[in-house]
Amino acid sequence: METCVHCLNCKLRHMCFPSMLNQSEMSRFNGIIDHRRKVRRGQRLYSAGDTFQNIYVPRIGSFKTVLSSEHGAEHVTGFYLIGETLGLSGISTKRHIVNAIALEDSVACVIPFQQLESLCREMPRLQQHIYKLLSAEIAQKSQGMIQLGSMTAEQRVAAFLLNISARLGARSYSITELSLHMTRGDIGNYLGMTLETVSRTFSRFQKNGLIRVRGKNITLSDAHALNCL
Amino acid sequence: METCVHCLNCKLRHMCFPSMLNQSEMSRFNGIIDHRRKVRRGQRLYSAGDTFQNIYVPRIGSFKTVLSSEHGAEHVTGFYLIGETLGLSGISTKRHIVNAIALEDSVACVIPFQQLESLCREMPRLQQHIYKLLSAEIAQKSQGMIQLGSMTAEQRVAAFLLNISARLGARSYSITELSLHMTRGDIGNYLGMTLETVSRTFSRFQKNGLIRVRGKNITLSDAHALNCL
DNA sequence: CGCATTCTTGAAACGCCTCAAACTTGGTGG
DNA sequence: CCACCAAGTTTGAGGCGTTTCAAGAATGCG
Repeated sequence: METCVHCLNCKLRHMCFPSMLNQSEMSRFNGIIDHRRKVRRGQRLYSAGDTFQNIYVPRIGSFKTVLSSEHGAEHVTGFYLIGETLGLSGISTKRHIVNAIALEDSVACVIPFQQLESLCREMPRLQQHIYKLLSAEIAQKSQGMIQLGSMTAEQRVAAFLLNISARLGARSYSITELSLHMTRGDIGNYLGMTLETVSRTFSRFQKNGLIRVRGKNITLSDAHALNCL
Repeated sequence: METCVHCLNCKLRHMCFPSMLNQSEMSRFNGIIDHRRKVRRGQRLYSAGDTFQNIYVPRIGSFKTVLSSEHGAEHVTGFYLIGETLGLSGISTKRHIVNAIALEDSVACVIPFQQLESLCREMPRLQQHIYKLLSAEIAQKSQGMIQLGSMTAEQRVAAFLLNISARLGARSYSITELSLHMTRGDIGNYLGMTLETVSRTFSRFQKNGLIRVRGKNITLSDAHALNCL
């Protein structure tokens, strides 16, 4: 745990909660945040069953969320990149329902939800941001269901790459150079296919000049073609 | 459109927003609701692209939400039974992103979201209810992704039946007698399989004594076995 | 550097989809 | 009231995409 968090000086403030707040609001928001959490690759930011107290924003690194079914199977329900918000799915049950696992050595800002909630009562724009986050997550999951339900493996992989690209772009990172820190197994699990199918699809895309694969680093060479599969 | 909505006298109030409010709060909540909407089978409650102004609670009947992809394909993203809440996915974009279509002749209460939002500022329990609804929808979609991603067609159909059963049970309806007003095509689309596979799976379940099929009416004879597939 | 993990690629097997035809249901009008 | 028609459902046969199983190659962390 680190202390002394200053949103004002944070390089990521324009892609985080403070982005919709004015200076005095940001200062009040900053007041409820007192630390960050360092999480090593493979370690958990929070676990299924934990009391829901905080939501988190990765400042360095990235995470996956994993839901364990009753039958012992595990399913990757999402990936969370720098500046995105994790933990919201625990609100309704007051407990987290997934494990959040770091895909690389990571650091996340810790936002106490109860204090955030009372702050929202006085700052409508903050409230609206929370709604947006929740609603966007519903839209994202719906999108995921479409991918899984009505697309071929090839289309799903293409949609996945474009989705990551767009999310990186929205946070001013390169939209062509992706570092996929999750394994092929994670991607396959998330997309509802085997890791072999993911690997084979990457290879086929590369052969056709749509992408370039160098281990976990993938270059999108022809995003348009990916979108038209 | 009907007028004169009185939550106090509504038979469904214990499974709706007012359930977590005291009498005076309920009365204020009631104040922002001034009508219901009647929607005939196959007609839309709202359409993708519509400005997001209201959320809805079916009082009679049920709905499906359909997302149209760019490529012209349509995908069923959810079913909404009596007392459940529709329309939340439009919050983030200020526009609805799906078409909400009545599965039978239906009536829904219309809740103006902006007024609901300001009411929330003064009634924390109402606020928490909204959070719960949003968060529960995320959980529901995540569950849906698991179904689509890592289950066989048989398991998906079983999970679907048990899910509907549980949701009816949560609203004090029979958990064994289901009226599925959606078509086999809708179910298949939602579950990521063809309507033929849905039909074949129902037939197989019936042959094995797990359910009884009489057109759209399905009886769960062995819920435990369905859960163990 | 070495070992565990991850990734790639191949061949065979299986589950679901596609196409097709017959049957059932429910709403409409003669 | 029944015939009719459209919409929805059931069932079968064959084909295809994805999975499974397996073995070797490439990463990358300690």
